Amino acid sequence: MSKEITSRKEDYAQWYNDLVIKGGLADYSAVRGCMVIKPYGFALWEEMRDELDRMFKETGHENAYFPLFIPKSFLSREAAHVEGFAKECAVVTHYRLKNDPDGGGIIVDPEAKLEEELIVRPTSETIIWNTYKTWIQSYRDLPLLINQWANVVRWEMRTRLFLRTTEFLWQEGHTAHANAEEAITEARLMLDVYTDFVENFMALPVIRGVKTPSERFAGAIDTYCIEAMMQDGKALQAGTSHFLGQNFAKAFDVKFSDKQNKLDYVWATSWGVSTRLVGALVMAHSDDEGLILPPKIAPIQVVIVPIYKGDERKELLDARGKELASALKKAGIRVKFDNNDNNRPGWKFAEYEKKGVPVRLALGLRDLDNHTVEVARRDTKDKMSLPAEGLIERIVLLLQEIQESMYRKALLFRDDHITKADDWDEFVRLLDEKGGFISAHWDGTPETEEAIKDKLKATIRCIPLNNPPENGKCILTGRPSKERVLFARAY
RNA sequence: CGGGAUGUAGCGCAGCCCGGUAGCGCACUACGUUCGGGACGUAGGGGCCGCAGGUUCGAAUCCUGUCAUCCCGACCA
Repeated sequence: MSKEITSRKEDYAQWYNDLVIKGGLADYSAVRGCMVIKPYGFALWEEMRDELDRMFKETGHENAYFPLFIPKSFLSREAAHVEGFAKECAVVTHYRLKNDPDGGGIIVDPEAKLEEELIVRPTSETIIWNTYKTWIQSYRDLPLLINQWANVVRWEMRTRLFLRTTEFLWQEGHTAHANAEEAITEARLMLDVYTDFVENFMALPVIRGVKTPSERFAGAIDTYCIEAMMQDGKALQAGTSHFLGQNFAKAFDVKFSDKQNKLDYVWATSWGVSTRLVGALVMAHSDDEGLILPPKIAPIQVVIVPIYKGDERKELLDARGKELASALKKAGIRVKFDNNDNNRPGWKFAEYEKKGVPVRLALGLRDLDNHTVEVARRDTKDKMSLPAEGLIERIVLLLQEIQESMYRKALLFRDDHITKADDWDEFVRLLDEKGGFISAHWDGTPETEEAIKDKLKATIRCIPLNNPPENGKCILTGRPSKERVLFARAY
């Protein structure tokens, strides 16, 4: 049992905070709602970012960078968009400070008021489409496939480390196409990319679906999403991809000439994932001893802990440890040899478990004599002694096995937390006692969706893609329904 | 923005009721012994007691304000 981490059973929210703070991922900062991402947490984000970036480029996208500030007037061009974001925007009104003539330190200079206020971007559709207007003339300029890695600000009332912070890091893809079909294909393609990444790298199974109109992105025609299930039975939206139709093209007057030289508005998508994924990763896999990171994105995949007996053969032990580390590194493994003399082995064991390092190797005098290494895996806590011969190959395989095993475990949990409900009492009972996704019929109206949300705090997470048609009655109103949708309480 | 809690050493806390030299554990520094599951000894360093007023001979402690953070709700990725 960890001395420092609150157990999930005792207090799930506190457990999550403890993991993030004590696992060394992030700290609270002096700024309300904003966190400091610490080196270990940032390394994890970098692993995720680099893999996603590779995937984006492989699917033909290029990176660019657009301004942090957006003129206020831009935001209001698209009606639904401004409606969705207006309540959570940080606004820059002045550009200068000065000494307080009354001696109270520094104040905003009232004379330095901006002609037009600037919004700190909550997302960049408006500034980007304003720019695209000048980039796009002809069908030959399409498709335009751009991504940007950036920070954004949404003034949320309540924040939680990684899951919802005032400022967060993300990527936002913004593409322009000659017709609707191509744009929809793009939106779906990026949903595939997200699915691939989250399932195969984060070892986290997701449900792919489409949002109901009330859960749609502000300004979108359709919002596709991937939804993941956390250990406490709450759902978490892990990524979204939007088909924006011609909404932004019309708002910013972005037209192109087609082959027949006819002018038309271009078709758009946008898609994003954020540092929120780090929160999902933490909540989905970890246990009461600390983080459990999937090997493919763990900043440290293997840690080697030497166990000394005084100075006896210490140099040999060090040499053997370094040799092992460099052999693992050569095999493409991110490895750390921790021969720091300040902490004892037991302390290190606990520390690296807290940090979720997938594999720990312990190397002591006994191992030198027997030509063995003690191998411990973080996810199952299994320990075994392996011969030094062929160890590298075994570790490579073990990392794969851990990756797959973590996915299987999360998948079992997820599948066990999709439950059908066909009457209201059952629906309520499931939500309160079991949690997870509840698959139920819905009459398709926003009113019913809203009523269920008010009563139970459960929302429709998505209508799964490839959802089988099935005639039934709405869980609340009893009106006819043609398919089931997934309800859940969500982060 | 409502409700609750908390601000005292880097972290976790005691002291506050009942005003009188600011403490404990961990961490840190030095040296030594240790090292197969969170080591131990000895000697050290570190504080505008969140901030601003007030009461008092004297305030971490009492009073008034204020700021910040966390948790729970409404809003949201």
